[in-house]
Amino acid sequence: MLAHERGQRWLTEGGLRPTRQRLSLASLLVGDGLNRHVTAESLYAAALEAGEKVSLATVYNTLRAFCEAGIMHEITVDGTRSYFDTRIDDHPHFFWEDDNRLSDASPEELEIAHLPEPPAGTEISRVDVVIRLRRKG
Amino acid sequence: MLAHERGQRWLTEGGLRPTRQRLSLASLLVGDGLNRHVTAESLYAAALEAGEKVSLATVYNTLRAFCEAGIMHEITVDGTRSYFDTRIDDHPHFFWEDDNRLSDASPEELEIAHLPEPPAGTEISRVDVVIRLRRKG
DNA sequence: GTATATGCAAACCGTTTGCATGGCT
DNA sequence: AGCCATGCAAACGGTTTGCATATAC
Repeated sequence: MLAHERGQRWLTEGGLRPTRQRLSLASLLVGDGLNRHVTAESLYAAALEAGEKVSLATVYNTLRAFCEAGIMHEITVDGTRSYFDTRIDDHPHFFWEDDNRLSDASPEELEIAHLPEPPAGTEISRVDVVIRLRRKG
Repeated sequence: MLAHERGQRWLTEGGLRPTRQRLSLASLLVGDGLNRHVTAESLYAAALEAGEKVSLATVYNTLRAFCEAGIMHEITVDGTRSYFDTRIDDHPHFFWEDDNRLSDASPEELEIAHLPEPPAGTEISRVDVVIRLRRKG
């Protein structure tokens, strides 16, 4: 399957208009069928490098649109910037402290045997698990 | 034990000079012996309300100094602001999505039976668990 | 006396927004 | 045609910093 085909399909999934910029970004994000973690800046850089013509503001707006459409998730690990993940099921993350990078950890390897009870009147909306890594040695 | 005594002791623990402003903030943070979660703004507001004379910049600098001294921890849950916790052992948090508040969850109630293996060449520096809550009903 | 903390205002940086233009359906 | 996306630059908000002054040791 071609990258832009995957991107197109992905936009359709989210009910989003397939504009040129969205298709570019979508194909950079899901074109190879793999999951990807980006920041607005890193995706913007990737788009420029790929020769795509997009503005940074549009990258921000588009990432937000993708999140609202439910085809991406925003992840908060590092107060200073937002990360966006193309994998949308609930799963733990590795955060590489040395190079500020985010990657997926396998959900099968995480087993939470017991979770604190949510206080009265509340329910759990999500459980975020971030495993912070540092270089060994 | 008096609040400012607790604050004084706490600063000593961190090897920090007991200036008037640091004592004020310390006593607001640990004066009652309880754990506390603050943002720079919320602590600043509390200081003003208590009649203490501190600048916002000093609150920021002081919180950072407390973290570097190892007597507080910074917690990232909400991209838009930093939270600071006087409890420094590894423990899970509740994040109240409806009012952007952070509180401790009991570590005894959290049981992680299995954790993903850290990738080669890395080790786990910390595992952050944030249980996001929303109002029920 | 010397190193360090404070206060203020200005810089900073990631992100959002207002508005005019251009593109999708 | 009408609505919505885009681009730019300017605004924004939380945080940091430079520099002069004040304070702890």
